[in-house]
Amino acid sequence: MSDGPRDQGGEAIERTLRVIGDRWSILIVRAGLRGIRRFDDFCEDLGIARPILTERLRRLVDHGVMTKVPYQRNPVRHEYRLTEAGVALSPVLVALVRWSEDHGDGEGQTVSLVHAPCGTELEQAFWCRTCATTFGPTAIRGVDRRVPNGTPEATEDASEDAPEPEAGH
Amino acid sequence: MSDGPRDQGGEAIERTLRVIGDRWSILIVRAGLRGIRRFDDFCEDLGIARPILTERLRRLVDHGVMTKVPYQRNPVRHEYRLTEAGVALSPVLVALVRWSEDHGDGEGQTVSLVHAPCGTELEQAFWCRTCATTFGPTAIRGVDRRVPNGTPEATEDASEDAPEPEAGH
DNA sequence: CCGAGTGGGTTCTGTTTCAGAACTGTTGAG
DNA sequence: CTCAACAGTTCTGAAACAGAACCCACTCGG
Repeated sequence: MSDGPRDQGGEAIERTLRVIGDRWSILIVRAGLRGIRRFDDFCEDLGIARPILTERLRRLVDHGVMTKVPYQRNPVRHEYRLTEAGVALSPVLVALVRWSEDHGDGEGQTVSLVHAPCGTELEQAFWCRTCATTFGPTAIRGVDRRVPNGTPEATEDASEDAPEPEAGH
Repeated sequence: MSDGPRDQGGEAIERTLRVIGDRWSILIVRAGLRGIRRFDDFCEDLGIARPILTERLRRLVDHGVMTKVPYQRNPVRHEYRLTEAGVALSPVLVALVRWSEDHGDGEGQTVSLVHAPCGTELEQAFWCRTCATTFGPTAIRGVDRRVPNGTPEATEDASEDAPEPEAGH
């Protein structure tokens, strides 16, 4: 029973990591969100080696995260912009930033993400539009789409909000 | 790398990636959320090479994502469980799963994440507790904590009350 | 025409990290 | 004594990464 069908999102995570699961792709996407579009600008902003940037951009284009758009001919030059799928990676970036803010080593902590209109630090929540409520990670369940009558055995262990390292010492 | 003060969370992302920014750490955390605790179980569940698992677990422990708890003596054996900081990585995992669901190549798509009580597919939103509203990625701003008067010049308009990220292109 | 400059890469070299198979060491059970 | 279970460690070779240098198509300035 290595990989059962109740593998709750593991393959999905791996699929995403196959696209952005290296050291640079996420940072490239973030640079794109900040408005960077040109090869040399990515290069300088990120401090990434040029061959690697070439390869990463090609892969992001292949996976539909970015598009290569010519912005002049003579000679033809291209810029790279995020597609809708690329912008849709924002929650990943925000989750990474928030985790660092809340649980990082606290060094060099100078930037926070806030709700632009009011300046409040944002929270990232899971939202159910049916219940019109937000909830935490313990209320998440995985369901197998191949079996429409929701197999209830797929419930998450859910480590009730306090996975205390208590080992009865 | 000459990161200006308007570097909106870049260093924070890098800090997080330094902890979980390799091919396996996120998957280890996910396995931990599913209740896996023992070395060999991680090994079998993930198909990870043992030396790498050793190193990853050590690093996760070092960074406070997991703890090493002895569960027997004679011989002393340990199990690895997520700390609170580890559970707090859930939003990252969910964001990765959701992205794959919405923008992946659509192959082998069998599992969805739902709100456990009602079975609705969950959405991941940014939430402002002051405004009591959810919003998309265009309403996020980065502020520099070293400069308390956060330049209140309005950023792009906020797609208020719309949990779906608007990809303005 | 010539030479320098710009934008977007590719080719070379190392070095660091990853992956896999096999091995070690402790201990209780048979 | 041998075996199996658990939690690793030591080897190896493969891949990814980093940096410097080079290439090519075109522009501009003279």
